Amino acid sequence: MGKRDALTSEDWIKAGFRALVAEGAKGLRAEALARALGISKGSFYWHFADVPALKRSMIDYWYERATRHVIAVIQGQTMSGTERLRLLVVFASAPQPEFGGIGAEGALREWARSDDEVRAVARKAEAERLAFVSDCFLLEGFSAQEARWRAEVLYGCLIGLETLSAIGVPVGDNLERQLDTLLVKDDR
Amino acid sequence: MGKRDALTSEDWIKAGFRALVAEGAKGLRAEALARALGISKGSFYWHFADVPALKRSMIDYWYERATRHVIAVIQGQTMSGTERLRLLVVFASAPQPEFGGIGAEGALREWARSDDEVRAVARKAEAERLAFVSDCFLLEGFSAQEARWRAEVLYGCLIGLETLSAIGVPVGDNLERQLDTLLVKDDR
DNA sequence: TCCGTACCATACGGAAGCGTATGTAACGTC
DNA sequence: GACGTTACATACGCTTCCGTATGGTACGGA
Repeated sequence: MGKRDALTSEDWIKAGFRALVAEGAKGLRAEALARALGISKGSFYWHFADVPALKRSMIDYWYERATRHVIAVIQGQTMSGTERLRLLVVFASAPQPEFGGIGAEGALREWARSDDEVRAVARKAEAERLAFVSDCFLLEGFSAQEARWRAEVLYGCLIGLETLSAIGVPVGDNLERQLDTLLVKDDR
Repeated sequence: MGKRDALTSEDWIKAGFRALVAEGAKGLRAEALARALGISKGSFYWHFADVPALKRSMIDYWYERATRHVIAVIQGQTMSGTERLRLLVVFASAPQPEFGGIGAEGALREWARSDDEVRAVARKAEAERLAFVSDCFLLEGFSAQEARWRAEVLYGCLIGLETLSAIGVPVGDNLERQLDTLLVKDDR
């Protein structure tokens, strides 16, 4: 490759996620990102055709790393449904430095509210995650309907508690207890 | 008052929420709102000092109507904790035309992620709502700790399922079943 | 009917961002 | 050691927004 400390397009993607977490979707500007990286925007337009191109790269990057990769890793192990779910909760609560620390998941979901392309990818990713969680409940012997609604409740709770935490509302470690509750077969 | 069909500041606030739901925080621009209302921005700067002033009016408006008013109405009735919770879920799922239809709650939480003033009000509102939900569980005989974590799980689930729905992921009517589950005293 | 005020239109200067065009320094290569 | 490519820097014209200033118009009161 060229110069010694040349930037890669991945550097710009990571800077994009840092800006997204800090400022929201309105922080994704070529000149602002260049300032944050201490470089000129000429570099940006060498790595990307325009700002929408960076946005597409970001959501593709996120989809591969934060959804498909995680699911593939957990599915590669031999574990029970319960163990998989506990591992998934740990994964989801861990900070991801490549996406600007904590809060990237939430920032991207909120981005999806007002951007059609982002929403399309986010919908696909969330659907795959829900299917994966549902499969874990299936492994524990629940029926298809039971597994599905427990998956929606567990994952929905995961999202909502992260949102509250991001706003600054103190929440306990409710996911473990929620998981325990949802894993009980009570034949209602 | 002056002319016949003169705009009020509340009209601008409602237009602001419609733009917030449709475009996110970046949609809150004086000239864009004026275009949407079919009027010039001279009107905007008559009703508000600047754009931050509109933002402050919007979050105050939301706080009074969507948090304090709702809580006051429900507390004014004589109902059991269970009935209150069911009514609250109905309230939360209903569309609010004054805030631009469905999705205002989520859009405002998104906004809160990247705006300090909005986050401060949102944190206060969410804390009050959580306290109210917790009180409902207390009325049903749960201990303070039990009521608190069940409130966080229920309200978190409410937020998360709304988020998934806004992205376009199909979710069932899980809140009723979730509520049933959380109302069972199982003495774990 | 005259005036004052509420409400809005229009025009302006400045800031910031976008995308393009073009210059340029540092490397790998032969 | 000339040279093409890589990875930027810089400058430009364009657009969009902001906030202000100033002008205009309709209504209500006296």
